[in-house]
Amino acid sequence: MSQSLGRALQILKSLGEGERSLDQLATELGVHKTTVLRLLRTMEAERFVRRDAQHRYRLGSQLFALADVAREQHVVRQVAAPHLRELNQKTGQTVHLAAWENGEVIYVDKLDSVRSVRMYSQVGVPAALHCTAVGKVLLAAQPKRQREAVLATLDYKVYTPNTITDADRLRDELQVTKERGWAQDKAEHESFINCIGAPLSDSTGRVVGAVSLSVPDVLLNYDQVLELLPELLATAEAISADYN
Amino acid sequence: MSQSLGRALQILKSLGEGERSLDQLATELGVHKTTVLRLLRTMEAERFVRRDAQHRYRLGSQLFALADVAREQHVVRQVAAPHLRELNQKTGQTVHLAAWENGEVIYVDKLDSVRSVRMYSQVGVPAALHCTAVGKVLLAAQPKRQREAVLATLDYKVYTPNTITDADRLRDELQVTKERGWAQDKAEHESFINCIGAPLSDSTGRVVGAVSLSVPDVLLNYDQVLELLPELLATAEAISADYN
DNA sequence: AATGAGCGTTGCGTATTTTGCAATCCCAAC
DNA sequence: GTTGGGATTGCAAAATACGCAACGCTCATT
Repeated sequence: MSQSLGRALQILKSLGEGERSLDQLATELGVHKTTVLRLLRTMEAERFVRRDAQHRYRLGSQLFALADVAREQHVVRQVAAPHLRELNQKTGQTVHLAAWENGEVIYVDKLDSVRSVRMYSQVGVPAALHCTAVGKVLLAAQPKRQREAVLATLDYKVYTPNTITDADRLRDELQVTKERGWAQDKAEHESFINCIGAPLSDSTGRVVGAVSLSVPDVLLNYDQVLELLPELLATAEAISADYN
Repeated sequence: MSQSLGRALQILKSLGEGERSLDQLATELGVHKTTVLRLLRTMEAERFVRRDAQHRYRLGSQLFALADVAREQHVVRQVAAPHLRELNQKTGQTVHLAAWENGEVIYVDKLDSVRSVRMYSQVGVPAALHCTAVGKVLLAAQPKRQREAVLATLDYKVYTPNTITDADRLRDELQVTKERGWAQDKAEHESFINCIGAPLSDSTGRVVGAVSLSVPDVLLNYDQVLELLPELLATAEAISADYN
């Protein structure tokens, strides 16, 4: 594994949180300024970062170009997009699309509620596995080995009083999820927000992603959210069907 | 300048053009497979790239997250966005926002024509300096040293019969551009597309970006495009005013 | 089922590359 | 003009990345 590259990627992620000065970055990484400077220079040359007149660094425009492509390259996202929009319009609720990527569950697309209630999730960022509908769906779909490995290493961070906090309870929950074909999140990640999620499969039956609906309980209580289940499952079906 | 990082960035750019296999990448870079593999692995660990079941590599979701931020961090873009939308709606034509970045002119934002006539430009990608309205505007605004340096090293690639192909003619054109305060592109970059562009200045008068309108001549001939000039200049004014 | 081709992957020694230090430079403020 | 903070460069030491060659894996072909 490449050290300098690793550091460079850390720099990019740090710049993602806001602009930084040279030795701000050096301090964060715990390396010498010189090192950071040279990494920044190579990235600047390729427009991955840019530097303003006061020598503050920000992300560069090359990332725009790549990111747009990255989105399009996400096959799941491409296929799912129109169906998600439909689901979003029909229900008026926040819709998430997530995919299993490298041992994590990543939000790949998000359509906000028409009521524009703020939600913490963000496209490109990993979802918690033990307390989100998409996380449960995708974790439940993993082969046993992998699933158990994850169960053993999860940190079971407590987000709300409802958060599942140990491997045994989560294992049971995944079992249920798998059997009935959809997952719930009863205010386990964000208080006052309930979610339901369903898996997307390719033609071989392999699960390639998950869709979810998130509804703040000021709008609908949990039972009312369950009434949206048919819509959700229909959407998941439709996407899976399109996905050849 | 960091070699391994440089190669990694090349890989990312290459993946931007489509998915690649390991030694496809190795061949492109002219290095050993092993080298590429390790770079890919570090990038995969940070989700800058991902790998499907058939070991083909694509851009990863970390880029989504970063790029969204990068866009927001572009101050010019942030300030300009609403004004661009207005200009786009009023004129119905394609609007571009570009900024000077590291010796190049980069498209930072783009709003398509309502007629959705295809244009080649893409956000995050450099614009040609000698044959685009934004290129001329921003080049004309550079200090003389820099401007002459660029004039001397440009490749004056010929895109259409109207493309300016030598430094002397371009120098004259820049002079005109600077004096009248806006630039034209009479089918110099794409045949049948005329553009006009105007500079954006901060409070000190320093030019920080450029806006342009692009119109295919099946819609409007050049003189009709000139009738949009007041709108364009008003937009540029408004953005500059907002940009404190 | 056996063979082989085409990839991806790993261990390892070498040498290139990267790193941190210290000195220098630049610019801005006093 | 001087001072100070930050950026920058040259250099030598050392860690790191590199390519090689061997190994493994998967898939297709016989």
